[in-house]
Amino acid sequence: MATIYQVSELAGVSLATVSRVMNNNARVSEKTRSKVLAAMAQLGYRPNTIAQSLASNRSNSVGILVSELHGPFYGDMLAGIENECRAAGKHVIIAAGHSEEASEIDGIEFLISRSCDALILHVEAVSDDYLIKLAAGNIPVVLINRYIPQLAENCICLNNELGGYLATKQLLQQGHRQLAYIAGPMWKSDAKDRYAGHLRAMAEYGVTFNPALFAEGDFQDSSGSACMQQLLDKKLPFTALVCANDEMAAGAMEVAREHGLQVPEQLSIVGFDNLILARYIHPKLTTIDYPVGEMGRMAARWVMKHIYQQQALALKNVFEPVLVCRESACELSSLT
Amino acid sequence: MATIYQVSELAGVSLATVSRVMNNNARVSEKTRSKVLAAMAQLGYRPNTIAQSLASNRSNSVGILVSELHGPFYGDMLAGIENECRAAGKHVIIAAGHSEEASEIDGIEFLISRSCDALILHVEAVSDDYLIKLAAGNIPVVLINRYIPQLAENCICLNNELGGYLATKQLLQQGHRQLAYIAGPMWKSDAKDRYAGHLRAMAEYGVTFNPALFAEGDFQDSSGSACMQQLLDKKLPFTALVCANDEMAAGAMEVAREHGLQVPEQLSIVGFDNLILARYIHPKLTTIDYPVGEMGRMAARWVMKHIYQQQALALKNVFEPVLVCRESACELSSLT
DNA sequence: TAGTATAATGTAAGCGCTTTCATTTATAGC
DNA sequence: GCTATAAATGAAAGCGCTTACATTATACTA
Repeated sequence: MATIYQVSELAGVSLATVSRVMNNNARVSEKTRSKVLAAMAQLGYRPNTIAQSLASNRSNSVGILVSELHGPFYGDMLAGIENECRAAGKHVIIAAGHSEEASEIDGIEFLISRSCDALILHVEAVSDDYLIKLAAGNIPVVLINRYIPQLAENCICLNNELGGYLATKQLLQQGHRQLAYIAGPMWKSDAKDRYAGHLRAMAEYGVTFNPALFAEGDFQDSSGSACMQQLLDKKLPFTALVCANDEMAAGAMEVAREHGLQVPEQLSIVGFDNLILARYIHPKLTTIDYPVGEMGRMAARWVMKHIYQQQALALKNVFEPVLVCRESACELSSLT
Repeated sequence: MATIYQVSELAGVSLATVSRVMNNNARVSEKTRSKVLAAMAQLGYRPNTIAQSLASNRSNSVGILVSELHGPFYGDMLAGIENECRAAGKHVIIAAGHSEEASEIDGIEFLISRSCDALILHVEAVSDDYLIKLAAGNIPVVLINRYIPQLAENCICLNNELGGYLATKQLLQQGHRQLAYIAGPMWKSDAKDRYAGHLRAMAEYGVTFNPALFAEGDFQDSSGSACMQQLLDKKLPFTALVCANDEMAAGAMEVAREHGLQVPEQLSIVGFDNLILARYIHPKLTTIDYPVGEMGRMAARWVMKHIYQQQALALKNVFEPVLVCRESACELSSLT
C-alpha cells in the first residue's frame, strides 16, 4: 500500500502538500494539486484512515447502540443511519444493548473505547442521570426515541402522545365508544405517552375511560395475547381495541380469532409502529406509522452538523406520527 | 484521557513495560505487573485503540456487508456476528450493499479503506471472479450464503438444496401430488438450489413436475402475489404450493385468500427462511428454518480463529436446514 | 524598483501506541 | 564468588498521517 510519502516523492512535493490536497482545505495551486492527484492515481493511493485518525484526533466513525440488532424496528433505524453516514464517508460501529442496563452501559463504553466521534443511542434501561453525565463528557451523544429535558437538543423523538391520540380518535370517529386499551410497559416513556394520547382522545369525545378495559403488556406479541385473554375474561363488552404497538396487536388479534371474533366486523383493532408485519397479518393492521428510518437518518444528520461541521443541514427533533388505515378497523355500524 | 506515558510515569516503569502488561504477551514480573495495573486503575487509563491500530497494524475491527440493514433476515445475522465479535473485543463496522453490483463493490472498498482486519460479506450481485480476486488480496474474506468452490474454506452456507427437498417432501408425505412452485430469481444460487431440492423430492416420489405450475418471483412478497395470480389464472388444479421464501409465501397466501381458497384446507403452502413473519401470518406458516443467526456467529468465529488466532474454535461451513411445521400445510385427505 | 501583503509550499514535531534491540538484573552452575 | 545464561526492563525508532510555524514565491502598491 502506497503511503503519503511515496505520493509526495512521485509528485515532487512535500508531505504537507499532499495532505493538503487530500483534505482540500488549505490553498494549493491548481498546478500542484493536479500533479498530486495524478501521483495518487498512479500509485492507487488510499489514505490510511487509522493514521489520519491518530493525527487528527478524529476517527470519522460514529457509534450506534440499539436494543437489538434483529427485529423489524432497529433494522430500519440502522439503515437510515448507515445510509447518511456512508454518504459522508463516516463509518458506523454498532453494538447491541438488549434493553438491560448493564449491557447498555457496557455497549456505550465499548463504543467510547473505540474512539467514536459521536454516539447515537437508542437506550431504554439506562437512567436519565447516566445519560446527562455522559453527554457532559467530551463525546457528543444523540438520543433516539428518548426525551430528556436537559438534553432536549440531542433528542430525536416521535410524538408518541399524538400517535396514541390519532389511533384512538380514528376508532372514535368510526363510532366506537367502548374501547379497550393494551398498553406497553408503563415505565417506558413511549408507552406512557401513547396512553396519555389515548386518554386525551377519549376525553375529547366525551367518552369515559373504563379502567377495567385496560391491560398492561410488555410490547411483545405474547403479552398482547395474554392481555387480550384477560380483557375477554372480564366479559365486558367492547367493540374496539387500541394496542400500544403492532406486535401486541398481532397477539391480541390471534386470541380474538381463537374466540371466534371477526376482525374488524366484531372488533376493530389498531396498532402502533407500522412494522412490516402490519402488512402481513390478516386483516392488515390499521396502525400509526413510526418513521424510524427517517429518525435514524436525522440522528445521523445531527452528527454531521454538529460534529463534522456541515452547517447547512436542517434538523428536526420531533417527528409527527401519522395514521395508516388498513383493514383491521372499521365503522361501528358495520358491526354484525 | 490518560496516556500510556502517564501510566508509565506513575508506575515508575518504561512505556514498553506498560505496553507489555496491556498485551500480556511478553514476560513481565508479577511485581511490576501489579504496579502497572494499579497505576492504570488509578488513572482510569483506557488504551487508545487508534494508536494501537496504527502501531500494530491491526485494527481489531471486522467489516460486515449485508444486502440490507432492515428486514428480518440480516438483522438476525448481524446480531449473531456482533455478539461474537464484541465478546472478543473486536468491533463491527457495517455497510449495506443493496444487492447491486456497484453498491456492493463500493461498500467493500469502503470497508477496506477503513482498514478492517477481515470482511464478512453477504453479497449477491458481485461476481465470483471479483470475490476470488478479493480473497487473494491481503484482507481475509468470509462469505455468508454463497458458495464458491475455490473459496470453499471461506464460505458459510446453508444447504439450500436440502431445504427445498424437505419442504417438498413434507407436502408429498401429506399426500399431495399436484404441487406448484414459486421460485426465487433463478440467477441467485440459493433460489436455484432450493428449486433443485424440490425437483429431487418430486423425483423421489415419482411425481412428474409440471412446468406450467412453476413461476419465478424475486423473493419479495409482491412477486409472491403476482406469481400466485399467474398460477391461478391457468386454471390448473394444484393442492399444494411451495414457495422459495416466506415473503413470497405470504404474498401468495393473500392472493389465495382473495380467491376464496382456504389455507390449508384447500391449499397447503410451505415457505422457506422461517422469518418472524411466518409466525404472525394466519394460518401460521410451515417453513424451513434458516439459522442465519448461527451462521453469522460462525462467520465471526471463522474470523476469530483465522485472524485473531483463537485456535481452539471449531468451525462449521455448511448448515443443515430443518422443517418447521405450523399450520399452513396439512394432509391432503382433509381437503374439502 | 523596492517594499509589503498574501498565497503556496516546506519543515518538523507530534498523535499514542508497538516492537526490536540493547541493557540491566536475577538465577544457576561450578 | 564468578561466569554463563535466562529473564526483565528500557531506549528509541517507527506506524502514516495532520498541522503549527517557518520559509519562499508571487502579486500588488506606491
